[in-house]
Amino acid sequence: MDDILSRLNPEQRKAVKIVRGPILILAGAGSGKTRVITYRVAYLIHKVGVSPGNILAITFTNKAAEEMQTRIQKLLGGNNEVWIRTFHSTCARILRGGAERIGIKNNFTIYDEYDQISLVKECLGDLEIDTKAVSPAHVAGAINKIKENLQSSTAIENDLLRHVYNHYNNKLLEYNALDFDDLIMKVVELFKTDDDILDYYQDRFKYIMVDEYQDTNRAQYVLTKLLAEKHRNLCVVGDDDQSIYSWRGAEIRNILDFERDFPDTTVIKLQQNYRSTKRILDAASAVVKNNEYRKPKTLWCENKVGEQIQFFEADDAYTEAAFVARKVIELGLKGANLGEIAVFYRINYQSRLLEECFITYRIPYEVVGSLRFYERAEIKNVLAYLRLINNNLDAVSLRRIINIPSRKIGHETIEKMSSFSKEHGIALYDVLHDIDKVKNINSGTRRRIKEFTRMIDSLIDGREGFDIYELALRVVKESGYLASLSQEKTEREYVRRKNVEELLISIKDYVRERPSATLDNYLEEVSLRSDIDEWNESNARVNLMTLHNAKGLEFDVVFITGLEDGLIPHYKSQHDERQYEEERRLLYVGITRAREKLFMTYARQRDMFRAGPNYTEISPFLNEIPSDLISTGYDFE
DNA sequence: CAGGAGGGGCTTTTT
DNA sequence: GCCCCTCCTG
Repeated sequence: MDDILSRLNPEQRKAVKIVRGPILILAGAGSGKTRVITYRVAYLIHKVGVSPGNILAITFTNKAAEEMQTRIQKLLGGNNEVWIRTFHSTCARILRGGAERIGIKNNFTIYDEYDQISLVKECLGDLEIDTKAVSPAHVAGAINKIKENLQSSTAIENDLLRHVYNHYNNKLLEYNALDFDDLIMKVVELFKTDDDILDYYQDRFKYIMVDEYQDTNRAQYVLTKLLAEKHRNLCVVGDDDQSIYSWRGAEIRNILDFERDFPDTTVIKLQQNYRSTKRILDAASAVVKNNEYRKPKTLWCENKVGEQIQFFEADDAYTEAAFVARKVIELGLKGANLGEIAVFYRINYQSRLLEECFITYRIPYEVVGSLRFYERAEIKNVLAYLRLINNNLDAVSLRRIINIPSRKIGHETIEKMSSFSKEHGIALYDVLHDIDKVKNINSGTRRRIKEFTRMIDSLIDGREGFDIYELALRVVKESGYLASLSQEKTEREYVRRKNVEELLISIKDYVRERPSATLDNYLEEVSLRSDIDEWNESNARVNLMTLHNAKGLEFDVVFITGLEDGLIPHYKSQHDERQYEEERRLLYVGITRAREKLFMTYARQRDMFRAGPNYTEISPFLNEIPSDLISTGYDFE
């Protein structure tokens, strides 16, 4: 352990050794933050003698959690019971144990963004609100904001929104489902309702650490505060310059105000960068220093000066993509590992052109994000079956798959059953069992509904005898879904079948790794998994991702593309100063991912969704970088 | 009453 | 360029 401490600089060592009381670590990009957190956990266990079970570490993604778990294991050896999880996953776990206290059954389903929008649509329908006048996605966004801020429904000023909000929450309760923000909000509710439970978790988590603290929202902050209140051993780590999730309710205020909320806080600044060349760091600093809303600070380094940043101005987006591809090939010929190269962009849409180009040039690549695996329709269909089996109150999933594959049970029939369910206060799935009582359904449809119900019932009844993989296999076979995919002829449909098969394999792996896991556990894990969690960094492929997904990662070579006014900063952020500054931070995050080489590109013409060419202006942020750091000498052959 | 074909809308970032 | 919704057909 002493040996480990000697590998840290004085500030880092301080951050590891101060274990009692509130502590705020302001960790600049590349300042060894992860190392500090990992060592801190090791220090707590080995030197202070804290039991691993008394430590809670919150990370931003599951991927970061797994990485940290691995590192700690390497440091300490053997198994430990440190809780290292995301906020959402921590809360889901707490609720599985104690949700009944606040009226939620413990087999609740977690609704993602798309399930949520379906439910909002349903609510708008129930309340006879025209979805053309009020967009469901917009309403869903407003609902999320309310929950992220722990606002009470009575405080909602807009009458329509308040009605929808209440109706929506009633539906969630009825369906035994929670949306993402509920996970946090309900735990806060649980803690405020039940002192014993709060007490239990406060004593359990005597030492709490929160990473990426700048990206926590109000609800997460309140939750953290509640948990840490008793023992006050709270360590938060963040960087206000890397706050890029305010649109998701993150409050940079949480970091700026930490010292006010915890007056006896020890503040430690990690400002030495170990990652990037001096030029790259200078460029990053030159950009971010233009922000008004930030804690003043300067990163420094003893790293080599490095090359100039290479800037390329392309005629259009195709030329831009070709430039990136050719540079990648050039680097590859010089022996660079393609897995150490990353291409960033502002919006997922931009990946398409790059992909096309990479295919043409035969460059192996991997897109992180865009269409996430678990959000693909065919995957969601299979999961909807499993969700229905796990929680048959989940009418969103039931509606989704009752006619997949086609059973000739259409909208009209579903509407009739829904009305019946509403009138008699019976769950939709129970209406299926009592289908003879529902009027005006023809006998063929009735028969097919009974068949469907029988099939689901038999899967539910038999589930004890099977593991999750066997169950999933039965689902795709007995529902006829796999067969329906096998008959399809187009390339796209073939891909769907492949995806379902891939899902089955992944379930098999999951069962092998966690033989005691329940269906509940599996569905929860899948719901809370993001695409970055799946990403395998050891692949020898160029990595394509959004600037948001790049957070927390680092690469030898980085390309930042689309440096245009309207893209970075995004045009929707241009009229709000706070949002505008967040765009600048986004670029800052992108630049600071690079260790050795940084390329920045701009296309004078980019065809967006509108018809015809779209002539662009260069990003104003680029002018903030001193010109001596940049080389522009490109002739594009 | 189900499902295919064609028109209109919209596209930031995500746990 | 893609997805969703609607209208029309079988």
